[in-house]
Amino acid sequence: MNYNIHPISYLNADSYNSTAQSGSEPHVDSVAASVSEDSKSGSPKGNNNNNNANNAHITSISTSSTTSSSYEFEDTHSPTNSLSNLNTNSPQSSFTSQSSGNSPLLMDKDYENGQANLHNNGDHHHHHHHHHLQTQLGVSPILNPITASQGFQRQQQEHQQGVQNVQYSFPHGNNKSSNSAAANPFSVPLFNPIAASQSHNLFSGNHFDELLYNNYNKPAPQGQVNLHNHVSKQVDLSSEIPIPTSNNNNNINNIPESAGENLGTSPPKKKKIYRKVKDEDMKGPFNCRWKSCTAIFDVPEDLYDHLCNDHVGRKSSNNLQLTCYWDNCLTSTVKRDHITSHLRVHIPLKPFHCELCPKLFKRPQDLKKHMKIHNEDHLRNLKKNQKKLAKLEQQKMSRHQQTPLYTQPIIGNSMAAPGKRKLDGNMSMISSILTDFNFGEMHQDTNKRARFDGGSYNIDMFNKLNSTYDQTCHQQQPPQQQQQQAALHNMFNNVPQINETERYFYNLSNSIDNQYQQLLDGSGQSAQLYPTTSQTYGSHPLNGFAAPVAGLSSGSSGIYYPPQINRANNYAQSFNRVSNYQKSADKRDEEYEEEDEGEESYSEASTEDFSSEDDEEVDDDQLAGLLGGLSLEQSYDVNDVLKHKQMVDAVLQYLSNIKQKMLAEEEETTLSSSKLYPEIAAF
DNA sequence: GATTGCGCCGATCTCTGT
DNA sequence: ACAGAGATCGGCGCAATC
Repeated sequence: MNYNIHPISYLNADSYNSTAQSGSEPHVDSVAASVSEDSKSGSPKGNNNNNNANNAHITSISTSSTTSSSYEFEDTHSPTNSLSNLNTNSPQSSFTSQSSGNSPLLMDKDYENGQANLHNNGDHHHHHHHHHLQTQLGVSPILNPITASQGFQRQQQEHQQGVQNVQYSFPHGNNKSSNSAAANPFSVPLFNPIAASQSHNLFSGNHFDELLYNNYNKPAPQGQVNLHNHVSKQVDLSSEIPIPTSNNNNNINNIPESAGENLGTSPPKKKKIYRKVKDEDMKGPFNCRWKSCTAIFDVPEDLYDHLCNDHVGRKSSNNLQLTCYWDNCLTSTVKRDHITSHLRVHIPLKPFHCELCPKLFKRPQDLKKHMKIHNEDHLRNLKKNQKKLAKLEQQKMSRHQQTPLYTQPIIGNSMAAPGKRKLDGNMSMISSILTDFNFGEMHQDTNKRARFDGGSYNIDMFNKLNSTYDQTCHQQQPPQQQQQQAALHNMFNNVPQINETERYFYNLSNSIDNQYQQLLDGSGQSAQLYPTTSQTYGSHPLNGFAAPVAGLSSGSSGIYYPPQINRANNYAQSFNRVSNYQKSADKRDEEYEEEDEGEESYSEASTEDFSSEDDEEVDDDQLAGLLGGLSLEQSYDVNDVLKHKQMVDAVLQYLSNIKQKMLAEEEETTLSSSKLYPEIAAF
């Protein structure tokens, strides 16, 4: 088992600090890169592998800075350029069989030395795109490194002080019999000032310390260069392997492998180093750091394709390379998919996106394992919600059997004993709801209700109800009950008016029920709570990298984000405050735990939740935390939904009562009339 | 039918963050 | 200490080839 993870190999090359001095870097010689599983195992099929090394050569690497180089691409969009085309069911294959992507920023400095054969004539998998690269030199060396370098092996042949030239040979791809320079005698001189400079820096200073740190305990691959071997049957062992200096052997991790052996002691177990991919790591360009490869890509997907196709290769192409040469990682595996999986260590590529939270993952297994977290959370929340639902049902039963619902407290002092709450809280709430929803003047201006038409429980309704609730709770001087009663009675003049209002709130009540049930089901359908309006969808918290979602196709932008809303933004913008349902999921879980432990009734818990919020503004960190912790199932408080259900039901109950009262009055009038009439008739 | 290459996937180990 | 994430490795199935 090899856990040699280069700590900085996660980073893009831009993160390196150049500590190299032009005259101090160790000599870089050649490496025969062709070591395959076959050659190691002695398989007959491995015989051809030596050709790779012999065919390729790198004359030199230029360390001169050509920072003025400018790159201009012709459009080379390929299927994999669009993340939407990633086969997320088979990410590996998607990366390895659909490659070509954007043109890497390869610059041909010495293009007259050889013209790249830009057409892949052997690889049926991919690379049929022409990548045109224009440099300021006025010549457009056309090079698709993925195509041209298919199966390429490189060997540095000479080292010149100051300026080095890079030259690649590109044997053809999959054709086993043509895997030779003689059969494919083209070579492409390349120059990438950035990559060259970085490669230059790889072997100096602190970076070298880290290289040793991560590799001292790594067994050298067979036929490959051991850090401290200087003889190989294939390789000039000084090649690309940094020569340790006396200055960088201080760290125990720099102890060479041979040191422990010589002492007869087992070397200390090397420690894995993990580094999370940060936002800055997602910024291109992305340099290939495989040996002295100079390819640069603007998206990590293409870099991964490049690594899998050009450097790892395939056995069927006689160019399989199971040792990782990314920054001399030298991690060796026994299977191709293992090395390709390992390569993700070096690339800030997380194409697997959780649909329930903003998290991204490198491997499908990682996502799958992560999903268990949501399932467990769901089960835990389901259990809690079921308890709440049972309480709610119990309350509903008691309401229907005992007292009119509108007398049940919706708001009030949660510390007050049940049954002792003031009714003016409910009446005030009912009045506020009907007023805020403009039902009092619905016959005058129905346009004001347009936004909430149909009684659908959507994000607008969600916010509206919260707003109404808050306004009612924060009324400095709640109107007297008699005044509210009078206002309410004046709101409706006839039964049809009440019926229309009833229909509206009846639909709303059912809509809330449906949404709530979906919440309990945990089927992810809770997204329906927030319809797909332009207002309700905020920017993705991980802006800057388009992550496809497994199993979902992308839109025209090639970017799919799960139906999440930026609740913090929306609500803060709408109501200029932050409510507690914007808290992170973790905090919310804690609150649930506390609620479960306590003996509070549902209504008490829910009302207190909303009564105790403050008006402080959310800062950036808080907002970032909120965004990072939001998920469909956890981002909003189910208590809000239940509270809204209570509010609406209270309105319905009130409407039912006043309608019955109104009907009773009419009936009384009718009866009295009918009574009067027969009496008259009796005359 | 046997072999081989390849990729998917689960198990497991290791490390990080709280 | 624990949960979650990152990384590695072996088993298995499928397709192509012999």
